[in-house]
Amino acid sequence: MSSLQFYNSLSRQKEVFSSITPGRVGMYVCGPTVSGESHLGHARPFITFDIVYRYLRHLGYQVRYVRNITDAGHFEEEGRESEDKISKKAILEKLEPMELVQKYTNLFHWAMREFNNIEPTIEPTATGHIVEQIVMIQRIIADGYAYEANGSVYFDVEKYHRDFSAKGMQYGILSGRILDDQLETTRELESQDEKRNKSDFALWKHAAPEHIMRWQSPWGEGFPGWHIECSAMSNKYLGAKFDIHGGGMDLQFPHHECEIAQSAVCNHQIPARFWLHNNMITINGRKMGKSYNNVIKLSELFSGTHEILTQGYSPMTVRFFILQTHYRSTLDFSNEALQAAEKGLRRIWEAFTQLNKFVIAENNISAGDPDLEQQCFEILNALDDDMNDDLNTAKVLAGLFELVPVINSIKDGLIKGNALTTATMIMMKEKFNTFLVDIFGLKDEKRHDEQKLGAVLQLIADIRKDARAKKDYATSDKIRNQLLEAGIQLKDEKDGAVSWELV
RNA sequence: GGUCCUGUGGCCGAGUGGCUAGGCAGAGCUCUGCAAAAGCUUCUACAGCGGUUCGAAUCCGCUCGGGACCUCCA
Repeated sequence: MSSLQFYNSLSRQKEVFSSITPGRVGMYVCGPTVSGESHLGHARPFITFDIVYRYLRHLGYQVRYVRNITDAGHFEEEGRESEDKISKKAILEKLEPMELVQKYTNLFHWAMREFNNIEPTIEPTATGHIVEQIVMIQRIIADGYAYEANGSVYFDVEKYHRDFSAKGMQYGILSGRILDDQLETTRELESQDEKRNKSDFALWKHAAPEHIMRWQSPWGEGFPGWHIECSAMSNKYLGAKFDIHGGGMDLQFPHHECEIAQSAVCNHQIPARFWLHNNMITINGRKMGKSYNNVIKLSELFSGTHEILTQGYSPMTVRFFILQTHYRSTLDFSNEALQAAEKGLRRIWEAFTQLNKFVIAENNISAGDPDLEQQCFEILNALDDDMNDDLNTAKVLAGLFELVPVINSIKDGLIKGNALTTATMIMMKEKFNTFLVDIFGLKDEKRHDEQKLGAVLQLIADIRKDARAKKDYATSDKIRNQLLEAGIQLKDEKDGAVSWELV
């Protein structure tokens, strides 16, 4: 079997994965900014890295998965005007940032549960690590790579670049950006603010009087810059050098580039070995974003209450939709594509459910159909290799889909029970369970009350069966048609059994 | 303007130079009282133009189209 390979954004090629500490993996993924409700775009990285997490665990690694909550910064509630400059409002009337942050954090966690994402092992908040960030900034100032200006602190990118290029940590190493070009275009633009160069970025920002989130610091009251939180928290929980750093491609620059610079100054090395970036979700070919006014919130996506949507899509449908594309490709959203995913998921899930119901014959060591046996065996064996190849979940699913007709044919008696060996049948069961449930994190979305419904439907199906036996098709069709109108579809199986599904 | 990515059949999407990806939709057939489901078959494409090669969707060049980042962003 092949070994796991990841495409490393840092080296711009696939590399065989190995962890720094044998058997253990440290992974940091940039989490959400909780100043608003999570949207479809957020689904991609957190599902993608949930797969990474699940797969590494499947491979036997003990993983420390750190995913932050960005709850500090320049916050305003959506649709709400900035807070009054000097508010005379009573405290309960004022916008309380932590209340806002809590609300959206709760919504984010709700969405993550809906997607069946496993919680990270540590979920640190930026506001909970102000001290660590201040200490790190002080360190950078002490080393001469940051300067204070009017209560704000900026990272001196030009100086950093000059000194660290020789050490192989030039500014731009991750994004491929060339600093000199940026400086050239910058000089003409003559920035009025306190920065020495336009490419300098804030480590700490002075809080204007109207700013509602603020902390005491050696430079006065203010709040941390965006990039420093991830450096401080990853360093605290994963150390100066950890295995995997993940996030969306849009974070590659400037966010991750700046993280590298900050950590390089403090720890003299690039903080992570593997940099994994998932691509964007687009709508009609355009990235989802506030500026494009095409954001679908997750609650809207599930319920179908957005003008772009013709219907709601369940969390598992969305998850499956995302898995059908490689994580480094852009994924274009459309109703047609989601509907296709919904049907595809149903098809593979029904086959999977059926497979688990099979009673596998024991001690069948000679395949009744050697060709089919060989074919299935090859498909099953390729699954791990595809997954190891930079997490090609799309290809794994394609492989599983190829086995669906085999499962259905066995069920319908079109393929004899002894066609495949016991070993292959067991392997098929194992692989479906491993990939679909353990690694891909898919789950049955049928609710518990549907089980009670099942008992009722069984009774109705029995009555209808009697009617059919008497060739009373008027009654049997009436039952079926009216149930269909109620959204329940009966299906007469070949063996005389009746199955049903909600449509 | 700079730095990259990308262009695959009606739609979505894998594709490591040579072998039918897969899903959805459509068509035909089989099974079935009918339907649904299922099975089988079919539709077999790689933006365009050159080049490298015995052989290219896959490598190189050019042209055209689309997108991302350079500002908060998953």
